[in-house]
Order: sequence, then structure tokens, then C-alpha cells
Amino acid sequence: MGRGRLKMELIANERARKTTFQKRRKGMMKKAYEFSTLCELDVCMVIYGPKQTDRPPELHTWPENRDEVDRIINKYKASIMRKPAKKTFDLSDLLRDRKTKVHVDIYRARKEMYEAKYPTCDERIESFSENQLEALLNTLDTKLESGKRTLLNKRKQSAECHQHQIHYMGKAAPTKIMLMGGNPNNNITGESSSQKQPFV
Amino acid sequence: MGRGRLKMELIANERARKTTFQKRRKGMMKKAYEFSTLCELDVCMVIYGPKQTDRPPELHTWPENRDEVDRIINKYKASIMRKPAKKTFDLSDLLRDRKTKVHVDIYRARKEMYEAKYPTCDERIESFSENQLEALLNTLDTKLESGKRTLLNKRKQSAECHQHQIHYMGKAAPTKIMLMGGNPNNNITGESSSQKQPFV
DNA sequence: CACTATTTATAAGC
DNA sequence: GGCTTATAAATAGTG
Repeated sequence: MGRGRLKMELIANERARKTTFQKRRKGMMKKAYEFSTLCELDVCMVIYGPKQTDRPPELHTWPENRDEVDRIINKYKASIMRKPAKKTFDLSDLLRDRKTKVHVDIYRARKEMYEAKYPTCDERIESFSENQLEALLNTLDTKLESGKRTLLNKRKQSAECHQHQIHYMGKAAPTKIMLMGGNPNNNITGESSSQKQPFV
Repeated sequence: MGRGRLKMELIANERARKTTFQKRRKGMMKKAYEFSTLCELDVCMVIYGPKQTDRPPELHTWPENRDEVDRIINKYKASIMRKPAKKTFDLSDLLRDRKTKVHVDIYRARKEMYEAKYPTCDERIESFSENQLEALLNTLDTKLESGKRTLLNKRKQSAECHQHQIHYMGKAAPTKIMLMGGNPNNNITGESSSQKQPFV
């Protein structure tokens, strides 16, 4: 758009690039707003601005409300957990029926999983300091991602081996997390227990 | 755009709405592509199609590659951990200097945190079944989200109380996760140990 | 679904 | 950096 056609490649001139970034970012935001409004959709967008030498690239989101972004991202994560990654290899049509059955099994297992109540974390976590919490959460985040990757790999492997039978347990065994190490008494405000929030 | 101006509200006519959805979705995707290409950006977009009576709304993403989407989402999560939510209340200007100092402290703590090496999970997790893994991951996901909320609340509280001093430990205490309960021998393929992947 | 009439977005220019 | 303008794109309504 505009006075000239633009080659679809990185804009060399840094100044022009930054200008285009600003203009198009505004455009994207507006489009996202209109889109989600007109069609009543859950839409979210995460944009990292051009790389800067000194600072990390600026973060922009739509909606601006990060809680809303988080909500949609969680929904997304739940969705992909539901569907394994697209398989690039072809499964024999002969296996289709069986495959379908497996998907039903997975659905059931999933349902039970969601219905299951998981035990609450030790309340001592309430008294953790900010930095301890942050460290813990980052650890969990990392482990979580790796775990998901492992899970997808397992699925892929089992599919590749044409072993489409899944023995899922009637009830998912409750998982318990224990937090070890770290001094739970290193509290910032010294009053976190006054405004307890359930950790789970 | 188009022959008439469109009121910025949910399009009542369902057929028209679906048409608009298709058209604009295409447009959004193109814009996202152009945007990220021209400015060399990390951009990702998650779109849930119009609510359907029978099925869950269809998921669309940009980029289509879900791994890429996940990468950007992880980057986003890391970013918001770095910045507490915007405070809607005003902090006294008199506190500005102190506030700055606190931010520096937080930055340092963060750095240490990232540099710290966390212990690896028990390898037995490798032998978990798909459903066990999935249950575990969902548990972690839930706890993680709640934990983040707790963390943000703590920050907000400490800011509200104008208690801007943070005693962060020289070294973040390493966090260890123990998995309890569940039978780790319920393995699908019975050969997961042959293709080990580090869980962390 | 293809086709415009129009509205928008935006590349350059200032 | 922001304002203007010419032009390319997107798309609402139509057949």
C-alpha cells in the first residue's frame, strides 16, 4: 500500500523499517480489534519489536490486557495438548478405524484427567519470597515445556510404530509436587499469610 | 472497507459473519506475514473461530508452525515474568529513586536465577505413560499459572505497601521437584528408555 | 465464489 | 517524529 509497491523482504533502511513497524503495528492492532469485535472471537497477538542493540525488543500485545492474553494462550495450550502435532508421515488407511478408536480413548482419558482433583501444594509456598517464587516458576516452566516435547515425541513414536493401543488407567494417578530446598522464611512483606491465595 | 461502512459490533447475520471471518482471517494472516517479514519480527497470533454449536471453535495460528508459536509464547511468558503488571495506582514521585533501586535488585536476582543450574528431574519420568505425563503436565501448568498470579499479587502488594526493599538471596536456592504417586511402569511402548530425551 | 465500489492502510514525501 | 498525499490493498455488499 502507499505510493509504491514494497518488496516483501526486510526493509534495509533502519529508519524506514522503524517507521513501517510503527504504522503497521497500529494497523495490526486495529485489525485485530475489528476482527474480534465483528466476529466475536478470541484473538490474541504477541509482537516483539525490532531487535535493539541495548535493550530487549519491546513487547506489544493485543489485547493490551495481559490477563486476557494469558487466558487465550492457556486456551491455545490446552488445544494443542488435545491434538498431537501434525504427522508428516502417512498412516495407512487400513488403520483409520483403529486410529479413531484411539482418539476416543484419548478423549476419555483427557476428560477424566480434567475432572480429577489434584492435591494442593504445600501452603508453605505462600511464604516464599518473590525471587524464590520466580525461580521456582521458571524451573517449572522449563520442565513443563520439555515434558510436553517428550510427550509429543512419545505420541509420534507410538504412532510411527503403528502401536495404536493405549492402555490408559481408569483414573489418572494424582500427582503430588514437593518443594525441596530453599528457605521458605525469606519473606518480603512478612505478611503474605494475611492475604492467602490458593496456589492451585 | 468495501461498499458500505460497517458498524463496529458483532455482525448479526450469521452467514455474513462467517464470510467476514474468512475474509478477514486471510487478511490478518497476510498482514502478519508481511509485518514480520518487512521488520524481521517475532509475531504470533492465535485465533479461535466463531463459536459453533457442535464442535469447539476452530483454531488458527500464525505462523502455522505450532512450534514457532510455542517459541514466541514462551518468550512472551518470560517477558511478563520480567515485568509486573501495570500498576493502576500512582506511586509517589518521592519514591522514584528507591523504586529504581529495587528494579536494579530485581534485575540482578533475575540474572542469577537464569544463570543458576537446576537439577534434572528424576529419570523415571521417562517411563511414564502418555496419560500420566499429560496429567502431570496439566497439573504443573495449572500450578504454574496460579503461582504466577500469586507472584504478581505479591509484587502488587509490596508496591502498595510502599515496602520497596527486597532482600534477595545471593543465590537462588535450587528447587527440586519430586514426583509422587502414580505408577511409573505403565508404559505404552515399553521401550521409551531406548530413546531417552532429557526432561529438563 | 467472483466482482466491483468504497473504505482503509500505508509508502513516500515534506 | 509527526502531518499530508498518492496509491496499493482490503473488503462489504452484490449477483
